Amino acid sequence: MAAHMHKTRRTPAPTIKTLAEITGYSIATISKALRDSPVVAPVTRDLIFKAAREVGYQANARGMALRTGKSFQAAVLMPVTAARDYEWDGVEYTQVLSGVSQALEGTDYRMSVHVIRDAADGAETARRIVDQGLADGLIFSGILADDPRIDLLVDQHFPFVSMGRCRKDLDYAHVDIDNEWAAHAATARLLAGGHRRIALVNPERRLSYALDRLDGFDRAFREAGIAASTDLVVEGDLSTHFGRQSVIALLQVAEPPTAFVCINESTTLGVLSGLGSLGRQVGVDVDVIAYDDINVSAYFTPPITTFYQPIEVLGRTLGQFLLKRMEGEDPKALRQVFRPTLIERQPDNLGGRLV
Amino acid sequence: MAAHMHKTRRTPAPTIKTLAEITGYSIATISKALRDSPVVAPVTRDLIFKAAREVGYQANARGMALRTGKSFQAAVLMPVTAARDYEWDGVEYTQVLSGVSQALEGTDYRMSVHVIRDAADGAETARRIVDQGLADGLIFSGILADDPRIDLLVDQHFPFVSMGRCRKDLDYAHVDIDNEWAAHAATARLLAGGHRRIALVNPERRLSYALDRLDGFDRAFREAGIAASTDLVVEGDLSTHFGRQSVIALLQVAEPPTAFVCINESTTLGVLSGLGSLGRQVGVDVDVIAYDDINVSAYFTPPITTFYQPIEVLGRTLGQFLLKRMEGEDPKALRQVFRPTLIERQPDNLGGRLV
DNA sequence: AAGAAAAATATAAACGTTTTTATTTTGATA
DNA sequence: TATCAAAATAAAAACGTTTATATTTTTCTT
Repeated sequence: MAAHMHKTRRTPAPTIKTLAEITGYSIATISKALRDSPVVAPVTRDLIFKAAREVGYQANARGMALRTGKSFQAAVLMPVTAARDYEWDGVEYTQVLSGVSQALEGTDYRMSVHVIRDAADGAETARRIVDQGLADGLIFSGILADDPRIDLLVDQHFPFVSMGRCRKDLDYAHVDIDNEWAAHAATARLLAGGHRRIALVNPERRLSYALDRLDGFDRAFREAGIAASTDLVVEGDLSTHFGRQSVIALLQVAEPPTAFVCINESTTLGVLSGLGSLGRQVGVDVDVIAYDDINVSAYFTPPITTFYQPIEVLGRTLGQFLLKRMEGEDPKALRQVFRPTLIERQPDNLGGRLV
Repeated sequence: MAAHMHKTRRTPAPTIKTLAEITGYSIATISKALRDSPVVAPVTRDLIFKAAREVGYQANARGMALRTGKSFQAAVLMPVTAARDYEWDGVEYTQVLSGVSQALEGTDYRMSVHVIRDAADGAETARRIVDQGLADGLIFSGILADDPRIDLLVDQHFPFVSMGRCRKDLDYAHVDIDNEWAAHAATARLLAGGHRRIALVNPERRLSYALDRLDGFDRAFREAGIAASTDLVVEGDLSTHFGRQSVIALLQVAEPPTAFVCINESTTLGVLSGLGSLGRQVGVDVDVIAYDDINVSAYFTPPITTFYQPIEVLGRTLGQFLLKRMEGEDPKALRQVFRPTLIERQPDNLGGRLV
C-alpha cells in the first residue's frame, strides 16, 4: 500500500450540489437528470451521469428519505417464541430473511428486522411501523385465522405481503404453502399404508394454517370412509420440547397412534426423540411423516418421509411481491401458494407389516 | 367499534412545528427541550413535554437523520452460506438477531440485517455500510484469523462489535466463546475416558476459531503426553452434509477414530446421521461430544455430551456493547469471552469399556 | 433604579433531496 | 426578423430536524 494512498479519505461524499458545481447545471436539473426525467435534454443527462460516475456520486438516502417521506426500508417481522431455555425454534427464519434479501438486492431498499415475541407484540409493532413510517412495506408470517395485522394494513392501504393466509375474504398479497393439501396427502398416505390411528401434531388452533391442516387431515379420513382419529390431534407451540412431550402423552392413551404427522423440523426432532426414549423404532413400531423446509429430515435416523418446500424460495417470492406492492401493483395479482414435494424415505406401512 | 372512531386518521403526524404553535415557543426551544438541553428552563421544558405527550409527538427519524448525519440503524451481517440445496445451516442466527434486538429495545436504533454470502461479500458490504453511512454501527461474526473487516473498521473508527476475535493484536469490542478451552476440555474428557484416536470436526482453517479449537485439541494431547491424532482433523463448512461425509470418510482410515469432537449442532446431526447409516451406535461403538448453542443436543438419540452456551446471550451482549461503542465508549472496556457449560449426557468412555 | 451579567428564548441557516414555479433559450412560424 | 410556443434550465420552497448566533428577558449588583 503506497504512501500516497491515503486511507482516511476525509473528502466529504459528493452531493447533488457537487455535481452542480462540476457540470454548471443547477441542482434541480441534476436531480431530474439522475431520476431520468424526460424534461432534461438527453445530452445534458449524459453529461451529468458521466460526472456522477466520475466522482462516485451516491444519492444520500437520508436526504431522499426526508424529502419523499419514504424510508427505503422493507420491514420483516421475525417471530421469536419466548420458549423456555432458548429452544431450537423458528430456525427456518434465516432462510426467509435470505430470500427476502435476495429479492431486495440491487434496489434502494434495505431490510430491517423487527423481532416480535407473540401475536399481540406483532400487531403493535405493525401499528408502529405504519404510524411512524418506519418502513415502506412489511412482511410477516404466523398468520392467525383472524389476523389484526392484515385488517390494519389493508385498511390503511399499507403495502405488505403475508406468509400465510387468514380466513377472511380480503384482497392482499400473500405467499403460502398448501397446508390443506400437504396434510391431506400425508394422512392419505398413512391410511393407504394401513394405519388407522394417526396422530396429528399441529400448531395452535388460532393459527390459520393449523385449521388448514386439520381440514386436510379430516378430508383424508372422510375420503377413505374411516372415522378420523381426532382424539389424537395435539396442539401446541412448534418447539422440540412440545414434539417430545406430545409423543410421550399420546403413546399412553388406550388406543395409541401407529403413525404421526408432524408440522416442522423442530417438532419432528422432538417426536423422534420421544419415540427413541420410549424404545419405539421408526419404520418398525411407528411411522412418521414430517413437513420440512430446511432440508434436515434426510439426516434423521432413520430418514423419514417428508413434504419438502425450501422456504428460501418463499422468502424470495415474498420480497419480489413486496417490491411490486410498494410500486402500487394490485394485490390481487400477487398471490402464490406452493405445494411441497413428497420425498418418500420410508414405505410408511410399518415396514410392510400393515399392508 | 363506534362510528365516530375514524380509522384513517389523516391528520398529518405532529412535528416540532406543531408543538411550537401549540405552546407558543420557537422550534429551537422545542427541540432543545425535547433533547433535555440544560439551557431551557425547567418550567417550559415540562410544558413542552406535556404538549408532546398530549398530541402524541414522535420525533421524525428522517429529519433527525438528515440533520445529524446518523442513520439510527444498527447493522448486522448475517452469513448465509450458499450451501447446496438450502442446507440447514446458520440456523442459530435467529437467536443472535433476537439477542441484538433485545438490547436495542427502547432505544432509537433499529436493526437492519444484511445477508452476506461469503467473506469477500462481507468485506464489501462492510465497506459500503461505512462509505454510504448506511448504519451507525455494525455487528458481524465468522471472524477470519486475518479479517479485513476488522482492519477497515478499526482504521475508520467505525463503531462495531465482532462475534469472535481475529488473531491480530488490535483494540476492538468483541464477544466470543472460549473455543480453545472448550476444545481442550472435550478432548481431555475423551482422553480421560480412554480414547486415543479422536477426530476433530473443525471449520475451515482461515476462520479464527478453527485455530483456537486446534490449539485446545493439541494442548489436551500434549498435557496427556499422547501424540495428537492430527490426521483425524477434518475441515469444511459447517453443514449437516459435511458432518455426514466426514464420518463416512474418517471411519475408512486404517486406524479409525473412536470418538468425535464436533463444532455445532448442524454438523453434529450430520455426524450422527453418518454413524447411524454405518450401523455404529453412539455410546457403544463411538463417542461424540458436541458444541451446541441452541439447546438441541438433548433431543438427539441418544443424547450426547455437549458444551452449551445459549447464543442469544451473546447476541444480547453484542447489542449492548454496540450501543456503548456508538456512544463513544472505549473498545478496550467492551470485551467478553464466554465459557460454555459442560452437559454430561454420556460417560464418553464407550459405555465403560474403555476405562 | 441603572447597569451588567446571566438566563431564556428566538432567528436563521443547514443537512441533501424533490418538486413547484419561474425564467431563459431554442426552434418554428409568419 | 419579430413573435410565439415549446423545450430546457434555474430559482425557490419544502421535508423535520439541530445548532450557531442573535435577541430578549430576568436576575443580581451597586
